[in-house]
Amino acid sequence: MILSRSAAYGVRAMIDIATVADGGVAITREVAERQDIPQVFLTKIIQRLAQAGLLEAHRGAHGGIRLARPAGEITLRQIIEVMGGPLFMNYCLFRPGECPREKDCPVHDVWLEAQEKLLETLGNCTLAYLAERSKELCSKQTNSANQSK
Amino acid sequence: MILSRSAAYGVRAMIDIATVADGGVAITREVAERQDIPQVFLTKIIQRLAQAGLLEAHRGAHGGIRLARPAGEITLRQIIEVMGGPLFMNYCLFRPGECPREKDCPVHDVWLEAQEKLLETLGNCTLAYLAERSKELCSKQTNSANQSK
DNA sequence: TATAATATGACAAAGAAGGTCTTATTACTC
DNA sequence: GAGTAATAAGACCTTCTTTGTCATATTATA
Repeated sequence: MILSRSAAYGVRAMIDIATVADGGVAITREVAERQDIPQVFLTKIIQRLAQAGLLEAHRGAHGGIRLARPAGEITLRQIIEVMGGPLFMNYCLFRPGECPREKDCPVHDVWLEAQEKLLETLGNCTLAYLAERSKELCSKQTNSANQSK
Repeated sequence: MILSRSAAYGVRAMIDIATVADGGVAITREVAERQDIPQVFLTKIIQRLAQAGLLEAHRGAHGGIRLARPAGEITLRQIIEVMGGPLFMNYCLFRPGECPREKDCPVHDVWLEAQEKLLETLGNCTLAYLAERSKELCSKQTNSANQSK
């Protein structure tokens, strides 16, 4: 599995916040309930996202979390990287120079190409797109539910 | 790290066999020495590759290992998948139907797209290409060594 | 029979992942 | 100032996977 569970949770939480709170404040407990994520575990994830500057957290009554930036400026790649995501195809790309074969290695460039394509795909997908898509899917569902009456 | 060490070792071993043995028989111990892979560990990796039909192993004196198919018909994707490689972007693609959100999930298609691109890149890279490239890099090295004399 | 090779299974050490528990800290409201 | 609602943070734990090692069996050749 390329994505860790934390990374997948993190992405789901961010989409939830972008979709439901829609610019406003969300509450960790409610996000956890909606997304079926163990609550205490989610607080850890949210802390990391906040430390990385993707979320703003406010303590105290009427506190909560909100996106620290417009949803259009947050990408899947950023979220996944904050959560310790894939990032590197192979050790030689993680720590350049440590592999003594680096110069003569016939696969090195293939790993690099694969990694760059992956990061590009994830980097092109914004939270705004995902939230929009989430709303679409939701309205489709209610439409078909109405139609079936 | 997307690739496990076993997968990276497996790829290196296969390239070594394709390049050095060139259709003939290679010996695990020698591959291990050339590639700096712990020998006993490499035997495990070779067993898996042999069980999966990528290598043929022959025991006894003058035994050894050789590619079970032409190098042009073996891809990076196959090797990595045999070694338990990346294969799946997320759990929902690993076990379709287990995620209750699958239908309404706004990221599902993005995971799928990223996964397919990755597998395509790896599936298009054959061992024949890598062996050829390995020889090129090797001759470049000796050329520049000669030129510097 | 000796030798050179792979096959196999048990085991061990280390690290990471997933998750819980407890205690602080902050901020709002009354 | 007290009570309460929220996040922050750190210690801890369990389980699984990865990366190996070791010992022994098997096979084929000379």
